[in-house]
Amino acid sequence: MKRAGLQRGVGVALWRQIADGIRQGIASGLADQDGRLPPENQLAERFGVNRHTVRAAISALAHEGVLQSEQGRGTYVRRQKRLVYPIGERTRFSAGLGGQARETRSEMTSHAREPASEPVASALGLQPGETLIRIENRGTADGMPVSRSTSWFSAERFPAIPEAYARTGSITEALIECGVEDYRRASTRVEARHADEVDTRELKLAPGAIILITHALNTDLDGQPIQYSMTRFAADRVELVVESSRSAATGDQTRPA
Amino acid sequence: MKRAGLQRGVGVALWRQIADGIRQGIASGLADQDGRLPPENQLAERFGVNRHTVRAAISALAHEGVLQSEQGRGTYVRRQKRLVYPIGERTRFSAGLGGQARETRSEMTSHAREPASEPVASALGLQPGETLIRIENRGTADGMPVSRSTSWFSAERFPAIPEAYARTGSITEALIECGVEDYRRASTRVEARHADEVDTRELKLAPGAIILITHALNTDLDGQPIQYSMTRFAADRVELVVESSRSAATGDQTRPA
DNA sequence: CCAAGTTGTATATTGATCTAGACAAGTAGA
DNA sequence: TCTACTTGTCTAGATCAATATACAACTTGG
Repeated sequence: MKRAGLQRGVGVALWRQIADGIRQGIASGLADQDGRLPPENQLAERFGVNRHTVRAAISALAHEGVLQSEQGRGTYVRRQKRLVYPIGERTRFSAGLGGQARETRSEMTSHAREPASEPVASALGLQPGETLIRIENRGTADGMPVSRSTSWFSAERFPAIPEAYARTGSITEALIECGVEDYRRASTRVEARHADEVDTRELKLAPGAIILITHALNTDLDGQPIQYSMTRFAADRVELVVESSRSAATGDQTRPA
Repeated sequence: MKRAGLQRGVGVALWRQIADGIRQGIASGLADQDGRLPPENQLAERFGVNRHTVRAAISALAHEGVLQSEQGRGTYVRRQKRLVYPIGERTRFSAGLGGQARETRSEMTSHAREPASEPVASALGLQPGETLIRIENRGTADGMPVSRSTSWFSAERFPAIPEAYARTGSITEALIECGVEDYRRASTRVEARHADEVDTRELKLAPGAIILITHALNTDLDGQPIQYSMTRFAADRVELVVESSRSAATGDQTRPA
């Protein structure tokens, strides 16, 4: 068996394509039960390249923390499954990942006041130029960065939200302190892009990695928009699950080949 | 202004990063009102590279159909906006893209009977090994391929569905003929990956392009699963919008910078 | 027509990527 | 211990990617 879908001369080095291939392959049983990868020679044959090219890929993944090579023994997998991030009416960060990691955290990295740009204002039902509070946030699971989000709130309605968020470590808690008992996700738009330099740094991504981007609008129970946020997820560590509200579906956690 | 987020020595050629950068930049006003790109020298300076490197990027995008260069005049943009594909309880292909393109089509490329794999069976609430009908499909908008989907149906319940689909050109119509008056989307899982060789060919993608993948389960009005499908979207031509069921949100079509 | 600005082509040089082959160094099992 | 298998290192050459420089070909506006 040769050439598992590699493309030459397209601006992406073979070793990088192979690295991506191995990373994906791990999810679908490339490694054996002990987490041991096939030997380099075998991988080289499977991908139809020289062993050194495979070594470059493995080296990149090792540097990235996915693999670990041991001379004479083999190459072993370190991390495994992607986290499942549910999107629905009651989407919340920590609750969503609950149980899938030993420890999930959501921490504010910075906040600022700024005038509303046109699209954000329109989403929040405000006038462009009205003052907003912008909160930058990073979500981690077991110490590994998972997402990076930017949220906007009306500065008039929620002047104290950065302080409350910093203190409680939870948007939900902070909103309660600001008088919002509960809220719901009104809409979510999903797109995918290559990670830029900042993403790569902040999310500890492999260069050329993919990010999933959600643009979300949260409203209070009266349907009044209160939070607009854009979240960037590391696509190789997270997948999004959209839940329709009326019923939890039967088999939606499974993944077909 | 220099270096708009390029990374060297990471296995992705600069010209490809620049091509991706230009493609994105087009969406946010890189070209002027006539669709004319800044001259190559200016782009080279902005990206902090040699003019030839920019030319390689432009050449790739031209080959891809996004740009068109004219000697002495400049380089012009051909395609523009991404289609918006709504995901909600009543997700249907043609209806979803309605109005955004002159002509949308959904055509069956092949179909077959096969035993149910474990995950598909579990999603559909069947036993692994039961016979399924698999339908491969391609969605196009104005002749440009947009999505590629694989759907599975119970062969026992819907023996005539390939024939009905081929005749009507619509899953919804075909299901009506098979006795399903209406159906709803129970769950959707979204992930993102690099396009593989087949995607690149079938969707006419640029090498290294991104695809959005949805795994969806449709049920009839009794909640009985009837269709499981996996759809691959060209991420640079489509974005997904998740609609919560109770209300259509106010500003969810807008896109913040 | 002319000048300025643009894309197209050519050549040369340097570094990154990929291949090829050989052997060293470590591990595990017979 | 010995052998088979694995990862690690080294050298050499071929091809791709990026830079640098120069000039040709074409378009537009004066």
